[in-house]
Amino acid sequence: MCQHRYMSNAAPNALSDPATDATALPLIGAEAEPCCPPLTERPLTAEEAVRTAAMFKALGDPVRLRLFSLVASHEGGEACVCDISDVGVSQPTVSHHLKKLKDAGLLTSERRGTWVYYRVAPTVVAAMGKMLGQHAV
Amino acid sequence: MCQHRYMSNAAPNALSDPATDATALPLIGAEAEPCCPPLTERPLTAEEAVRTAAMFKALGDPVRLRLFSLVASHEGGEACVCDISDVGVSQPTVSHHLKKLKDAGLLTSERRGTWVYYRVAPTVVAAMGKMLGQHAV
DNA sequence: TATCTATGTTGACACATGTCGAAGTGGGGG
DNA sequence: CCCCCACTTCGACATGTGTCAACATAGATA
Repeated sequence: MCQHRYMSNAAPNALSDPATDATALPLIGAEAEPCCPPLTERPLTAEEAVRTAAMFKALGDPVRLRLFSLVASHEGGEACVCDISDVGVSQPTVSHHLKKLKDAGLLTSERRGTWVYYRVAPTVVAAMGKMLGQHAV
Repeated sequence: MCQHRYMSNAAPNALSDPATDATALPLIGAEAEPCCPPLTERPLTAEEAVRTAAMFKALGDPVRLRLFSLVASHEGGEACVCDISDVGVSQPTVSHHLKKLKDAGLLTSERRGTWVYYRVAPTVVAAMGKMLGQHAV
């Protein structure tokens, strides 16, 4: 599941061994607690709103949302850019959107050899879900 | 909690009696099932992404996110525009943003007398939460 | 009816954003 | 060493978006 016509062996996705999975989750790194209480608890402050809106904004574009969904639902929880081709935009545009998702803290990237792999940042996404009133774990 | 200097009695928020509350929840009306499975289940189609991105986009602005949080956390689950004043933008801008939230299906509005009351559309917001991986109810 | 208040709408403007082609970077293979 | 491939960055462009002042509308009160 990666239509590369280069380097036919050395299955790229097979590199995601358990050890890699465990250590590949530093998430956003700088910020362990992404943001803010549920939106129903109290009004957000201006600063909280700015930080949080950036995350929602990142998912507020159809192409980015598809990219995010594509990575999130991909086998092994990660996908390389080569797995993405039919999103309807050029490849530089895909790269541009992936960077935005990464900057928003929703995705992390890791280069392994020739390919770059993206995976979702679970805690950040979970925090967004909680803000929308999904109090249950 | 509504600094109107007109019509000193007839407490506006007191109008939210149980009967009104029960009937004030037709939600988005047209669309009972807002959208889409969890983002981790399968890649979104283009059409799904467009519909869903519009909802996330609505929350992707700091002012709108504050407005939404303000309505969601307000007493009685509803707030009139007069309850909102310190968001840092002019009143027409507030109205503009409330309309956007309404168009996205995240808020509903109802006019009762002089004032217009906004409340959140619970099913739509819950659906967004579920898409972010909060599978539990 | 006239007038006041609470909201929504319009028009205009500056700015942000999505998009692409072209050029740049980084790593593997021959 | 050079080429090829995967991916990113750059420059430019059209379009979208947030913002406001000014105007329009809807009820309520007198």
